[in-house]
Amino acid sequence: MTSSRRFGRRDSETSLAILDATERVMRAEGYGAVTSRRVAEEAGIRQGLVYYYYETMDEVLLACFQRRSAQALARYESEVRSERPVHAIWDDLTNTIDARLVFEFVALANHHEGIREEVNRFLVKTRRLEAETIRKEAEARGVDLAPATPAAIAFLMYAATLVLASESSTGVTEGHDDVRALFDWMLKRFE
Amino acid sequence: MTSSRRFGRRDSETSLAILDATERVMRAEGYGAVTSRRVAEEAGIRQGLVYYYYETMDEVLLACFQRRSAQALARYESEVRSERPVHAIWDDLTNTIDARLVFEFVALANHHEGIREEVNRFLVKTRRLEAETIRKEAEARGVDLAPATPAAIAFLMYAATLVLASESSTGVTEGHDDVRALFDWMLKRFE
DNA sequence: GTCTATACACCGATAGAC
DNA sequence: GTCTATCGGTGTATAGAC
Repeated sequence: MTSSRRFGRRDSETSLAILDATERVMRAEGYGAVTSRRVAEEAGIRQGLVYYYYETMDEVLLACFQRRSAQALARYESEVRSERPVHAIWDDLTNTIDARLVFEFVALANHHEGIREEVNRFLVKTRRLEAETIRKEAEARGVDLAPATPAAIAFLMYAATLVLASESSTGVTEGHDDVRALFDWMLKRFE
Repeated sequence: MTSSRRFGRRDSETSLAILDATERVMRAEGYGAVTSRRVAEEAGIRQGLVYYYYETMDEVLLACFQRRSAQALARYESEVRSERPVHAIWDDLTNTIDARLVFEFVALANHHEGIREEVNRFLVKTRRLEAETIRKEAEARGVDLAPATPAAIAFLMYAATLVLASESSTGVTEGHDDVRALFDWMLKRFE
Protein backbone atom coordinates (compact mmCIF):
# COMPACT_ATOMS: atom_id res chain seq x y z
CA MET A 1 0.00 0.00 0.00
CA THR A 2 2.65 2.50 -1.04
CA SER A 3 1.74 6.11 -1.51
CA SER A 4 1.67 7.59 -5.01
CA ARG A 5 3.40 10.75 -3.82
CA ARG A 6 6.66 11.85 -5.46
CA PHE A 7 9.59 13.23 -3.50
CA GLY A 8 12.23 15.87 -4.14
CA ARG A 9 15.98 15.37 -3.94
CA ARG A 10 17.56 15.24 -0.50
CA ASP A 11 20.46 17.44 -1.55
CA SER A 12 18.33 20.31 -2.83
CA GLU A 13 18.48 23.71 -1.20
CA THR A 14 14.99 23.50 0.27
CA SER A 15 15.58 20.00 1.59
CA LEU A 16 18.69 21.13 3.43
CA ALA A 17 16.89 24.23 4.73
CA ILE A 18 14.35 21.88 6.28
CA LEU A 19 17.11 20.02 8.11
CA ASP A 20 18.69 23.28 9.27
CA ALA A 21 15.34 24.45 10.57
CA THR A 22 14.78 21.12 12.30
CA GLU A 23 18.06 21.45 14.17
CA ARG A 24 17.22 24.94 15.33
CA VAL A 25 13.77 23.97 16.55
CA MET A 26 15.11 20.87 18.28
CA ARG A 27 17.85 22.78 20.05
CA ALA A 28 15.56 25.55 21.25
CA GLU A 29 12.33 23.71 21.95
CA GLY A 30 13.02 19.97 21.93
CA TYR A 31 12.04 17.16 19.61
CA GLY A 32 8.42 17.50 20.64
CA ALA A 33 8.32 20.85 18.85
CA VAL A 34 9.56 19.35 15.58
CA THR A 35 6.26 19.46 13.70
CA SER A 36 5.77 20.05 10.01
CA ARG A 37 4.21 23.44 10.69
CA ARG A 38 6.88 24.64 13.12
CA VAL A 39 9.73 23.43 10.90
CA ALA A 40 8.16 24.96 7.79
CA GLU A 41 7.74 28.31 9.55
CA GLU A 42 11.38 28.22 10.66
CA ALA A 43 12.53 27.31 7.14
CA GLY A 44 10.39 30.00 5.53
CA ILE A 45 8.28 27.60 3.49
CA ARG A 46 4.72 26.28 3.64
CA GLN A 47 3.76 23.27 5.72
CA GLY A 48 2.77 21.03 2.83
CA LEU A 49 6.13 21.41 1.15
CA VAL A 50 7.87 19.46 3.90
CA TYR A 51 6.00 16.40 2.64
CA TYR A 52 7.28 16.89 -0.87
CA TYR A 53 10.80 16.24 0.44
CA TYR A 54 10.14 13.82 3.30
CA GLU A 55 7.55 11.09 3.52
CA THR A 56 6.95 11.52 7.25
CA MET A 57 8.24 13.71 10.08
CA ASP A 58 10.15 10.69 11.39
CA GLU A 59 12.04 10.76 8.10
CA VAL A 60 12.98 14.37 8.76
CA LEU A 61 14.37 13.52 12.20
CA LEU A 62 16.27 10.55 10.83
CA ALA A 63 17.77 12.55 7.95
CA CYS A 64 18.72 15.26 10.41
CA PHE A 65 20.67 12.81 12.59
CA GLN A 66 22.24 11.07 9.63
CA ARG A 67 23.58 14.32 8.24
CA ARG A 68 25.10 15.31 11.58
CA SER A 69 26.61 11.88 12.29
CA ALA A 70 28.15 11.72 8.82
CA GLN A 71 29.74 15.13 9.35
CA ALA A 72 31.04 14.14 12.80
CA LEU A 73 32.45 10.86 11.53
CA ALA A 74 34.25 12.65 8.71
CA ARG A 75 35.81 15.02 11.22
CA TYR A 76 36.93 12.14 13.47
CA GLU A 77 38.51 10.28 10.61
CA SER A 78 40.48 13.36 9.71
CA GLU A 79 41.43 14.00 13.34
CA VAL A 80 42.80 10.53 14.01
CA ARG A 81 45.26 11.08 11.17
CA SER A 82 46.46 14.39 12.62
CA GLU A 83 49.62 14.97 14.58
CA ARG A 84 48.04 14.85 18.03
CA PRO A 85 44.95 12.68 17.47
CA VAL A 86 43.93 12.29 21.12
CA HIS A 87 44.03 16.04 21.66
CA ALA A 88 42.14 16.59 18.41
CA ILE A 89 39.35 14.21 19.44
CA TRP A 90 39.08 15.83 22.86
CA ASP A 91 38.90 19.28 21.29
CA ASP A 92 36.23 18.12 18.87
CA LEU A 93 34.14 16.56 21.63
CA THR A 94 34.57 19.71 23.72
CA ASN A 95 33.96 22.38 21.11
CA THR A 96 32.06 20.92 18.19
CA ILE A 97 29.59 18.49 19.73
CA ASP A 98 26.19 20.01 20.41
CA ALA A 99 25.24 18.39 23.72
CA ARG A 100 21.72 19.73 23.60
CA LEU A 101 21.06 18.02 20.29
CA VAL A 102 22.78 14.83 21.41
CA PHE A 103 20.52 14.63 24.45
CA GLU A 104 17.47 15.12 22.27
CA PHE A 105 18.53 12.41 19.86
CA VAL A 106 19.39 9.97 22.64
CA ALA A 107 16.02 10.64 24.28
CA LEU A 108 14.42 10.12 20.86
CA ALA A 109 16.39 6.92 20.38
CA ASN A 110 14.82 5.47 23.50
CA HIS A 111 11.50 5.11 21.75
CA HIS A 112 12.12 5.48 18.03
CA GLU A 113 13.63 2.42 16.42
CA GLY A 114 15.08 4.07 13.32
CA ILE A 115 16.88 6.75 15.31
CA ARG A 116 18.06 4.19 17.86
CA GLU A 117 19.74 2.05 15.21
CA GLU A 118 21.50 5.06 13.71
CA VAL A 119 22.62 6.37 17.10
CA ASN A 120 23.91 2.96 18.16
CA ARG A 121 25.77 2.42 14.90
CA PHE A 122 27.39 5.83 15.27
CA LEU A 123 28.34 5.34 18.93
CA VAL A 124 29.95 1.95 18.36
CA LYS A 125 31.84 3.09 15.29
CA THR A 126 33.25 6.24 16.84
CA ARG A 127 34.10 4.62 20.16
CA ARG A 128 36.08 1.88 18.42
CA LEU A 129 37.85 4.45 16.28
CA GLU A 130 38.74 6.53 19.33
CA ALA A 131 39.83 3.58 21.46
CA GLU A 132 42.05 2.27 18.68
CA THR A 133 43.57 5.73 18.25
CA ILE A 134 44.31 5.99 21.97
CA ARG A 135 45.82 2.49 21.98
CA LYS A 136 48.13 3.24 19.06
CA GLU A 137 49.23 6.59 20.47
CA ALA A 138 49.91 5.13 23.92
CA GLU A 139 51.99 2.39 22.34
CA ALA A 140 53.92 4.76 20.09
CA ARG A 141 54.68 7.12 22.95
CA GLY A 142 55.31 4.41 25.57
CA VAL A 143 52.47 5.60 27.82
CA ASP A 144 51.26 3.13 30.45
CA LEU A 145 47.53 3.76 30.85
CA ALA A 146 46.90 1.29 33.71
CA PRO A 147 44.57 0.99 35.50
CA ALA A 148 42.67 2.57 32.61
CA THR A 149 42.36 1.13 29.09
CA PRO A 150 41.92 2.78 25.70
CA ALA A 151 38.25 1.81 25.60
CA ALA A 152 37.64 3.17 29.10
CA ILE A 153 39.28 6.48 28.20
CA ALA A 154 37.30 6.73 24.96
CA PHE A 155 34.08 6.14 26.89
CA LEU A 156 34.94 8.64 29.62
CA MET A 157 35.95 11.33 27.14
CA TYR A 158 32.56 11.01 25.48
CA ALA A 159 30.51 10.81 28.68
CA ALA A 160 32.40 13.64 30.37
CA THR A 161 32.25 16.10 27.47
CA LEU A 162 28.57 15.35 26.92
CA VAL A 163 27.63 16.02 30.53
CA LEU A 164 30.01 18.99 30.81
CA ALA A 165 28.42 20.70 27.83
CA SER A 166 24.88 19.80 28.82
CA GLU A 167 25.27 21.12 32.36
CA SER A 168 27.11 24.25 31.22
CA SER A 169 24.28 25.14 28.89
CA THR A 170 21.80 25.07 31.78
CA GLY A 171 24.03 26.77 34.32
CA VAL A 172 25.53 23.95 36.40
CA THR A 173 29.34 23.96 36.67
CA GLU A 174 29.95 22.04 39.91
CA GLY A 175 33.20 20.08 39.55
CA HIS A 176 33.72 21.03 35.90
CA ASP A 177 37.10 22.70 36.37
CA ASP A 178 38.40 19.70 38.26
CA VAL A 179 37.27 17.33 35.53
CA ARG A 180 38.88 19.41 32.80
CA ALA A 181 42.10 19.54 34.80
CA LEU A 182 42.06 15.76 35.13
CA PHE A 183 41.65 15.27 31.37
CA ASP A 184 44.32 17.90 30.70
CA TRP A 185 46.67 15.83 32.87
CA MET A 186 45.73 12.74 30.87
CA LEU A 187 46.26 14.53 27.55
CA LYS A 188 49.67 15.79 28.65
CA ARG A 189 50.83 12.20 28.77
CA PHE A 190 50.24 11.97 25.03
CA GLU A 191 52.57 14.83 24.18
CA MET B 1 -6.46 35.83 35.60
CA THR B 2 -6.36 32.76 37.86
CA SER B 3 -8.63 29.87 37.14
CA SER B 4 -11.52 29.12 39.46
CA ARG B 5 -10.82 25.41 39.31
CA ARG B 6 -10.24 23.50 42.54
CA PHE B 7 -7.54 20.88 42.92
CA GLY B 8 -7.21 17.63 44.85
CA ARG B 9 -4.50 16.76 47.33
CA ARG B 10 -1.10 15.78 45.94
CA ASP B 11 -0.70 12.92 48.41
CA SER B 12 -3.96 11.20 47.49
CA GLU B 13 -3.97 7.75 45.98
CA THR B 14 -5.14 8.92 42.56
CA SER B 15 -2.64 11.76 42.46
CA LEU B 16 0.23 9.36 43.12
CA ALA B 17 -1.16 6.91 40.56
CA ILE B 18 -0.90 9.72 38.01
CA LEU B 19 2.77 10.22 38.83
CA ASP B 20 3.42 6.46 38.66
CA ALA B 21 1.73 6.33 35.28
CA THR B 22 3.72 9.34 34.09
CA GLU B 23 6.99 7.61 34.96
CA ARG B 24 5.99 4.48 33.10
CA VAL B 25 4.94 6.37 29.99
CA MET B 26 8.07 8.50 30.07
CA ARG B 27 10.34 5.49 30.42
CA ALA B 28 8.66 3.53 27.65
CA GLU B 29 7.72 6.23 25.18
CA GLY B 30 9.55 9.42 26.14
CA TYR B 31 8.45 12.78 27.47
CA GLY B 32 6.64 13.54 24.24
CA ALA B 33 4.17 10.78 25.04
CA VAL B 34 3.25 12.27 28.41
CA THR B 35 -0.20 13.58 27.46
CA SER B 36 -3.24 13.76 29.67
CA ARG B 37 -4.94 11.07 27.60
CA ARG B 38 -2.03 8.67 27.64
CA VAL B 39 -1.28 9.15 31.33
CA ALA B 40 -4.93 8.76 32.29
CA GLU B 41 -5.19 5.55 30.28
CA GLU B 42 -2.06 4.21 31.99
CA ALA B 43 -3.39 5.18 35.43
CA GLY B 44 -6.80 3.65 34.76
CA ILE B 45 -8.70 6.92 35.11
CA ARG B 46 -10.45 9.34 32.76
CA GLN B 47 -8.60 12.11 30.99
CA GLY B 48 -10.39 14.98 32.68
CA LEU B 49 -9.50 13.74 36.16
CA VAL B 50 -5.83 14.53 35.61
CA TYR B 51 -6.80 18.21 35.64
CA TYR B 52 -8.52 17.85 38.97
CA TYR B 53 -5.13 17.05 40.54
CA TYR B 54 -2.77 19.08 38.36
CA GLU B 55 -3.32 22.45 36.76
CA THR B 56 -1.34 21.65 33.61
CA MET B 57 0.64 18.75 32.18
CA ASP B 58 3.81 20.69 32.95
CA GLU B 59 2.78 20.51 36.60
CA VAL B 60 2.56 16.73 36.30
CA LEU B 61 6.09 16.51 34.91
CA LEU B 62 7.42 18.83 37.59
CA ALA B 63 5.73 16.92 40.41
CA CYS B 64 7.05 13.70 38.93
CA PHE B 65 10.63 14.94 39.01
CA GLN B 66 10.28 16.48 42.45
CA ARG B 67 9.05 13.22 43.91
CA ARG B 68 11.94 11.26 42.43
CA SER B 69 14.62 13.78 43.39
CA ALA B 70 13.35 13.95 46.97
CA GLN B 71 13.52 10.14 47.18
CA ALA B 72 17.02 10.07 45.68
CA LEU B 73 18.29 12.78 47.99
CA ALA B 74 16.95 10.92 51.02
CA ARG B 75 18.79 7.79 49.90
CA TYR B 76 22.05 9.68 49.38
CA GLU B 77 21.87 11.26 52.80
CA SER B 78 21.46 7.85 54.33
CA GLU B 79 24.24 6.37 52.19
CA VAL B 80 26.86 8.95 53.09
CA ARG B 81 26.39 7.95 56.72
CA SER B 82 26.91 4.26 55.97
CA GLU B 83 30.06 2.26 56.53
CA ARG B 84 31.34 2.47 52.96
CA PRO B 85 29.76 5.65 51.63
CA VAL B 86 31.63 5.86 48.33
CA HIS B 87 30.68 2.29 47.45
CA ALA B 88 27.11 2.97 48.53
CA ILE B 89 26.83 6.01 46.27
CA TRP B 90 28.30 4.11 43.32
CA ASP B 91 25.88 1.24 43.87
CA ASP B 92 22.98 3.66 44.06
CA LEU B 93 24.00 5.43 40.86
CA THR B 94 24.50 2.08 39.15
CA ASN B 95 21.45 0.15 40.34
CA THR B 96 18.79 2.52 41.61
CA ILE B 97 18.98 5.53 39.32
CA ASP B 98 16.82 5.19 36.23
CA ALA B 99 19.10 6.59 33.53
CA ARG B 100 16.35 6.54 30.95
CA LEU B 101 14.22 8.84 33.06
CA VAL B 102 17.20 11.05 33.92
CA PHE B 103 17.93 11.48 30.23
CA GLU B 104 14.32 12.41 29.56
CA PHE B 105 14.31 14.96 32.36
CA VAL B 106 17.62 16.50 31.29
CA ALA B 107 16.33 16.79 27.72
CA LEU B 108 13.15 18.34 29.12
CA ALA B 109 15.18 20.71 31.27
CA ASN B 110 16.76 22.16 28.14
CA HIS B 111 13.52 23.84 27.17
CA HIS B 112 11.33 23.86 30.25
CA GLU B 113 12.30 26.40 32.87
CA GLY B 114 10.56 24.86 35.85
CA ILE B 115 12.16 21.46 35.29
CA ARG B 116 15.53 23.06 34.61
CA GLU B 117 15.58 24.84 37.96
CA GLU B 118 14.68 21.67 39.81
CA VAL B 119 17.22 19.56 37.94
CA ASN B 120 19.97 22.11 38.53
CA ARG B 121 19.19 22.41 42.22
CA PHE B 122 19.28 18.64 42.56
CA LEU B 123 22.52 18.23 40.59
CA VAL B 124 24.42 20.86 42.57
CA LYS B 125 23.20 19.58 45.93
CA THR B 126 24.02 15.94 45.28
CA ARG B 127 27.37 16.64 43.65
CA ARG B 128 28.52 18.70 46.63
CA LEU B 129 27.32 16.02 49.00
CA GLU B 130 29.16 13.32 47.05
CA ALA B 131 32.37 15.32 46.64
CA GLU B 132 32.45 16.10 50.34
CA THR B 133 31.90 12.44 51.17
CA ILE B 134 34.74 11.38 48.90
CA ARG B 135 37.02 14.02 50.39
CA LYS B 136 36.33 12.89 53.97
CA GLU B 137 36.74 9.23 53.15
CA ALA B 138 40.01 9.81 51.28
CA GLU B 139 41.33 11.78 54.22
CA ALA B 140 40.22 9.23 56.79
CA ARG B 141 41.78 6.35 54.85
CA GLY B 142 44.86 8.20 53.74
CA VAL B 143 44.07 7.83 50.04
CA ASP B 144 45.92 10.16 47.66
CA LEU B 145 43.54 10.89 44.80
CA ALA B 146 45.91 12.98 42.67
CA PRO B 147 45.68 13.88 39.85
CA ALA B 148 41.95 13.53 40.47
CA THR B 149 39.96 15.50 43.06
CA PRO B 150 36.82 14.63 45.03
CA ALA B 151 34.71 16.89 42.81
CA ALA B 152 36.13 15.35 39.63
CA ILE B 153 35.39 11.85 40.90
CA ALA B 154 31.87 12.83 41.93
CA PHE B 155 31.26 14.27 38.46
CA LEU B 156 32.69 11.25 36.66
CA MET B 157 30.74 8.77 38.76
CA TYR B 158 27.54 10.56 37.77
CA ALA B 159 28.40 11.04 34.10
CA ALA B 160 29.70 7.49 33.67
CA THR B 161 26.77 5.73 35.34
CA LEU B 162 24.31 7.88 33.40
CA VAL B 163 25.82 7.03 30.03
CA LEU B 164 26.49 3.40 30.97
CA ALA B 165 22.85 2.82 31.86
CA SER B 166 21.52 4.80 28.94
CA GLU B 167 23.60 2.95 26.38
CA SER B 168 22.95 -0.45 27.97
CA SER B 169 19.23 0.09 27.66
CA THR B 170 19.54 0.62 23.92
CA GLY B 171 22.06 -2.12 23.28
CA VAL B 172 25.44 -0.37 23.16
CA THR B 173 28.08 -1.81 25.51
CA GLU B 174 31.33 -0.73 23.82
CA GLY B 175 33.93 -0.05 26.53
CA HIS B 176 31.50 -0.60 29.40
CA ASP B 177 33.39 -3.45 31.06
CA ASP B 178 36.61 -1.44 30.97
CA VAL B 179 34.94 1.56 32.60
CA ARG B 180 33.40 -0.54 35.33
CA ALA B 181 36.79 -2.15 36.00
CA LEU B 182 38.37 1.28 36.29
CA PHE B 183 35.80 2.44 38.85
CA ASP B 184 36.14 -0.87 40.72
CA TRP B 185 39.86 -0.14 40.98
CA MET B 186 39.08 3.33 42.28
CA LEU B 187 36.56 1.99 44.80
CA LYS B 188 39.06 -0.60 46.08
CA ARG B 189 41.22 2.25 47.27
CA PHE B 190 38.42 3.22 49.66
CA GLU B 191 38.38 -0.15 51.41
C1' DG C 1 -13.88 12.68 43.60
C1' DT C 2 -14.96 10.98 39.25
C1' DC C 3 -17.37 11.17 35.30
C1' DT C 4 -19.14 12.92 30.39
C1' DA C 5 -19.13 16.31 27.07
C1' DT C 6 -17.30 19.85 24.61
C1' DA C 7 -14.48 24.01 22.73
C1' DC C 8 -10.67 25.03 20.35
C1' DA C 9 -5.89 24.59 18.68
C1' DC C 10 -2.62 21.98 16.42
C1' DC C 11 -0.66 18.01 13.90
C1' DG C 12 0.25 14.52 10.04
C1' DA C 13 -0.66 13.64 5.71
C1' DT C 14 -2.86 13.99 1.16
C1' DA C 15 -5.09 16.07 -3.17
C1' DG C 16 -4.93 19.04 -6.61
C1' DA C 17 -4.22 23.94 -8.66
C1' DC C 18 -0.59 26.69 -10.57
C1' DG D 1 8.67 22.92 -7.02
C1' DT D 2 5.57 25.40 -4.36
C1' DC D 3 1.24 26.59 -3.12
C1' DT D 4 -3.79 26.25 -0.98
C1' DA D 5 -7.23 23.57 0.96
C1' DT D 6 -8.81 19.99 3.54
C1' DC D 7 -9.40 15.39 6.10
C1' DG D 8 -9.34 12.88 10.52
C1' DG D 9 -7.01 12.56 14.70
C1' DT D 10 -5.23 14.07 19.00
C1' DG D 11 -3.83 17.50 22.42
C1' DT D 12 -5.03 20.91 26.46
C1' DA D 13 -8.17 22.59 29.31
C1' DT D 14 -12.76 23.66 31.11
C1' DA D 15 -17.85 23.13 32.48
C1' DG D 16 -21.08 20.83 34.66
C1' DA D 17 -23.72 16.35 35.98
C1' DC D 18 -23.62 12.81 39.45
